[in-house]
Amino acid sequence: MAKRYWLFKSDPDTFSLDDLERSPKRTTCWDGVRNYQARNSLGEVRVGDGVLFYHSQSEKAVVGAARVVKGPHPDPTQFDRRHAGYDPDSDPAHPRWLAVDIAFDRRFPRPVGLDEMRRTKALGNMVLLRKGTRLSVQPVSAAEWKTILRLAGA
DNA sequence: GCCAACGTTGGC
DNA sequence: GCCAACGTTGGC
Repeated sequence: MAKRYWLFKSDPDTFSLDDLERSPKRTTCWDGVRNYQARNSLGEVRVGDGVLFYHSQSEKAVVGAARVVKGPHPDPTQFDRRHAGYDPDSDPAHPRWLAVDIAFDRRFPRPVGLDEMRRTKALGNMVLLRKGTRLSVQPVSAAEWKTILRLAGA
């Protein structure tokens, strides 16, 4: 399978690219996804894939990149009663929710803001820019990936 | 802080 | 199975 690209959305007040860089081995388990469409995307993620790290809320910019270091596996938080994402209906024999592990790759020289992306013709079909999109995990085409890296000065 | 868009829940 | 009500997300 060819390398694929994704965009992961995160509220920086909750978990930022800095947090990822400071994590042990600069790696984190991307858990807590509780949307079926995003879950389905997670299921297609493979080791070595590229991840654009997008800060939502106050920042609204792609701030850097990560790479996938572990493919889809059951999200442990779905079985944790104390976790906000606890799902009592998920059967451990057939887990409903997935997670992947990602590692910090780099911070971009320039963050690429939402406005700038909207103004960029080549990004016209980006899932992120579609009206009403709230997906926290979404596919990015190879062309979109290239365009964003160029805009980022990376 | 507001609110539109969306997904989920639950009553029927 | 429908759909109103609700909670959440996230841009503005």
